[in-house]
Amino acid sequence: MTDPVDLWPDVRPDAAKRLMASAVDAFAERGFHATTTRDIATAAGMSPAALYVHFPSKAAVLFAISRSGHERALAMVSAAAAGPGDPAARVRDLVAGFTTWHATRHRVARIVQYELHALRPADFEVVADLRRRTERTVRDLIAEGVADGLFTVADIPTAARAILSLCVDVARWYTPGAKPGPEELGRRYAELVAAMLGAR
Amino acid sequence: MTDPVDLWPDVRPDAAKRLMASAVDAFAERGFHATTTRDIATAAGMSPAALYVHFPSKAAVLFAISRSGHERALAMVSAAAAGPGDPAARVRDLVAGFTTWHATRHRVARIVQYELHALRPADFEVVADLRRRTERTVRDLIAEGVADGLFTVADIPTAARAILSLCVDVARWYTPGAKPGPEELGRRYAELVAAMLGAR
DNA sequence: CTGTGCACTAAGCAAGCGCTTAGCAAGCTA
DNA sequence: TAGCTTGCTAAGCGCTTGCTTAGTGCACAG
Repeated sequence: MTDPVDLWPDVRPDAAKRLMASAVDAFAERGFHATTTRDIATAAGMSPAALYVHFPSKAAVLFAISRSGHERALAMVSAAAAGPGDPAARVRDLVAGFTTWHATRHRVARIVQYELHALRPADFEVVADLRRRTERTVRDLIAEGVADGLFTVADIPTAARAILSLCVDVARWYTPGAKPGPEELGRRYAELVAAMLGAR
Repeated sequence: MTDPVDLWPDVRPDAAKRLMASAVDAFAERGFHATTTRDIATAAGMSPAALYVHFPSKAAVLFAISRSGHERALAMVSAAAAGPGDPAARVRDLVAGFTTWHATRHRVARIVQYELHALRPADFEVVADLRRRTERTVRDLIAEGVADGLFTVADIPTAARAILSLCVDVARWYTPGAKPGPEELGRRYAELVAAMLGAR
């Protein structure tokens, strides 16, 4: 498993990265509002005030984590949707990849999916746009498969919702060491989704 | 839609019910930790101290809401699983009912599903038991269908997880007035799940 | 009419919160 | 070496938090 600090290669200096990493742990475990700036700073081995050297506020730390997480999720989904193979194969890749991401990165994913309400309105708008693009990508891919006669599903928006739900909800219940592991879980979910869409 | 106050017919006096109802609104919208006891009390038309006449703490209010929500959810799932018809028909009823419940009662459901971490350890154990029983009920029903040769799904625990994920996640994204409405959404999700399980 | 208990309020306490201020050591530039 | 910048800490400010205390109004039993 990748070290959380490696998630943000462009964040400088290193102390800012360590603060973000300990904020991910705390936000994912206890939630944004139950986490104090002292928790974050001391877990990163610094005094409480050190956080404000690198971030203007606690909310800014959340936004930095949430935005980068949303960007990576969208990039992954887009890549799978634009990949090789027919729409059925691409749906499998997308579901497997998105599911695996929510399992391996479940701490970041939990913040991405369940701490939206804690974002400031302006910050929320930024990630809401990324979310809309993610959902549209999935809907368009299913529509393509339906148009090609590969899927028999009737209600495309509802099917897209269901697929995203399946993947997203993994962040809620997944714990390290759960069986099946992230990759195998992704494969099995991809099969379930293929059946759900009535893939031939 | 049922008035939230009618959710707890046995809670007395009426002021305690109103406090629980305004707590549901606040917890669902902003989360437990971002809600103050003053928010709850004033939204119920009382002074801050009135909450402590009926509940020993803010955490006790959360527990009362979460427990009754879990009990109702389990009752509904159990009734569907023990209902008439073959396992395939019962899975459809279960998914339709559970989905509809998460849509119509999405505020309570949001607390039930996403505020577990805010419960005190002893309170968490109580609801964790109800959750385990819910999950086992779904798993047993699928296993019955597989044994009867009605489903072709290979991995039963993963399939049960996927089904619960689909229903539970509705509480995250559903907003009043969304299309399709709660009942129709339930029906469509039941169809998707039937296909997912490879129902004949 | 009096006494009792229930539901409630006004006021406020101790603790913890996000964040600020003032200052210091180390490293770089000229 | 002087002066500036960067990254950090010690101390603490103003405010909000969950919850408590003391007391009030009122329904109702005797």
